Amino acid sequence: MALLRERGAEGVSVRGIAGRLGVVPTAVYTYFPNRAAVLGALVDRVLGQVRVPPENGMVGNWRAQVTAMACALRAQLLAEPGVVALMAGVPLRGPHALALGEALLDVLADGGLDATAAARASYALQVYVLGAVALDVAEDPGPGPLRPEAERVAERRAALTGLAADPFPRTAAAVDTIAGYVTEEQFRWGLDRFLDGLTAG
Amino acid sequence: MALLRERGAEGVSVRGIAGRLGVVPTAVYTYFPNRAAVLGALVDRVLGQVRVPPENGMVGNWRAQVTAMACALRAQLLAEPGVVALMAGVPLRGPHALALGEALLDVLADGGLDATAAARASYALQVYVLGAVALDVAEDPGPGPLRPEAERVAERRAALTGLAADPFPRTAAAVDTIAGYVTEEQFRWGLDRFLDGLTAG
DNA sequence: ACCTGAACACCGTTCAAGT
DNA sequence: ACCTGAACACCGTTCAAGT
Repeated sequence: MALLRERGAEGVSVRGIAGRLGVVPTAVYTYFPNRAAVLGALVDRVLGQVRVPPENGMVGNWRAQVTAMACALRAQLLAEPGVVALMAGVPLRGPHALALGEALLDVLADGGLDATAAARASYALQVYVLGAVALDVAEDPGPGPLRPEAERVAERRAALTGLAADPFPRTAAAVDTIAGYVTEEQFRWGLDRFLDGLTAG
Repeated sequence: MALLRERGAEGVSVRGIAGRLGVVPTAVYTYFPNRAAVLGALVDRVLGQVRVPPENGMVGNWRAQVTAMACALRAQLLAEPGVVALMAGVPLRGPHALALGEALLDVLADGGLDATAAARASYALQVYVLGAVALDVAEDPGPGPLRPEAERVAERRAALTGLAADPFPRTAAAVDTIAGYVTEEQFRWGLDRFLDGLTAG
């Protein structure tokens, strides 16, 4: 975890881990069959640290609960930006990943969805969170923690306003909104539209 | 591109590229400042090959057009699975990425959305596609093309049925649906729910 | 079970030097 | 502008050997 935070996804090397432990690189292979297994364990460990804050007035309000879970997962992944790149390389079937999926199915069942609809909705929600953090992290690569939201928005705005309006007029016209893609507000907006569609159907 | 297809994201090395070109590794640095720039160019190149099939009866039907664009982008990324891991490491601001965003804003504007709503909807759609392919690719890592959908579903079902029903009863009860997460059908289902919510609001 | 040491086949990137 | 060659500081993984 220290290597992941300090040096990013690529910094998590077998040799680096061994070095921190004061051990020879090959000693790591007593505990993991290969580097991919180490990365998989790391991903599930981060997922195990997702904590949904118990907000008031959320009892019985399944929609608020789903939103809180999605935001908590997003927050945790943005807090450990290195894992996001790792998630495209390992199947998400660790115990903590499964526990999060189960918790989501629980809340969706409370919302009155049958088992199939709940599972499909759970899929869409996971996809949405993962995609959102992937886009966020892609904008601010490199090791170290993600910079504050405001900085990332400002950097995006600067990069996008450099665009000539000619080839991409609609993009140029909506620069302010597009710069805010990395924002929790836009994350919630898309989530709300999906939940609207879920309850309307 | 050949290296990406044959050996996956990690296989795209400066030395590997130089080798294919019959040139010394450092010669690559005449054209790209570093490996990250090579990867960024590769990502945008793949995005440039997205082709939305012109289906009948889609003229004036913006919802069908949005769906076709999302499916075309998904299909292209699944056809080059190596790029997906790359997308978490480079900002998506290449010319082809911008052109895709502009095309999406066009269709959404046709749907009657104002500039802000169109941009927000475009964000949610990009996030959804990227998240879906990331989940798909994570299930079938390693180099080479993605195996057929049916095989990936079967493998997921096998991995999930190994679960004891005790710790995760809802997951166990919905195994068939969850095994189908990597399916175009489920991709379309979530997309439809979002579009429902978009038009309802 | 857990660790070492040597070895193999790799990396990205720099720098100075050539044409 | 484009390429070379040498060098530096790294990788993952194997194997045989120890305790």
